Amino acid sequence: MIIIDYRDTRPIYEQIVERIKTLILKGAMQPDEQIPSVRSLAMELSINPNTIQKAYAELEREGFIYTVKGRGNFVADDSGLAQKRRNEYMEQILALVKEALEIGMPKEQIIHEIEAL
Amino acid sequence: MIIIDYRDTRPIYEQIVERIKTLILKGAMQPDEQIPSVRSLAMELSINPNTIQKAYAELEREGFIYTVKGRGNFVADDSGLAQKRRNEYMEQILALVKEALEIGMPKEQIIHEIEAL
DNA sequence: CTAAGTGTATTATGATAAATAGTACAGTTA
DNA sequence: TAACTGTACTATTTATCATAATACACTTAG
Repeated sequence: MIIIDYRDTRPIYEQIVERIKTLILKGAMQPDEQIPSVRSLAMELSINPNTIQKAYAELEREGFIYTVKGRGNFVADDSGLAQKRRNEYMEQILALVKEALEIGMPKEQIIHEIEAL
Repeated sequence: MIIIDYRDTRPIYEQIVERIKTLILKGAMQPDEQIPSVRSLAMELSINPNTIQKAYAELEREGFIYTVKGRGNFVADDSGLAQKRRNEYMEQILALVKEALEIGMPKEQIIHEIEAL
């Protein structure tokens, strides 16, 4: 479900945040579904509970999950979230495309390769 | 010419590398044109010369500039480089597009927005 | 009620990368 | 020769990440 890549330069907690975001937005986790507890996920991944805690705090801050003290963490209602996330991706894609165009990449090639996906 | 964003999580030397790459590939700097010396650019940006040195060493390693001891750093001939760089961009773009498609972004919208650039 | 599970907070420690500071040396050029 | 260049080296500081070890409050199954 969650895999940590130690060759990745990004910190562990960030990899976990990204992974869970994707799982939620792809629909692999349903709203109000409980996600693994801080301690159990730490045990499963053989990392420190504080690292999981940091990831979950960030996910809650961004509205992807909600926390109930004493009970656990749950997937938030995704209304609006998915759209917001898609907009973030669109911005990143357009920024990259702009730079690519500036150094002479043909727009047709970009479109063609995307269509071929 | 070069601006450092201290809110950026990326290290300073990396921002400088990226910035100079872009300037070269956009044609803002011509082959064999001299770029600022390690010390002068450090002075201008109010950062340590060692940081500039690190950026320049990386740029030389990747073939974007060449160094003449005692004289300075110069823009390299860009044959091949631009194509290589465009391929890097294409990979990044396709990776992002894949993720966007996975969370439900319509491919038509992506293509449409790129065409509108 | 109790025990075992939750989240949360705190402090200390180690590891690493990034950046700074200072100095030194060698090559180039006006 | 003086004033530029690049390069190399060591030491230090700073910030982030991760770990370690507790402690406390809340919830729930028994």
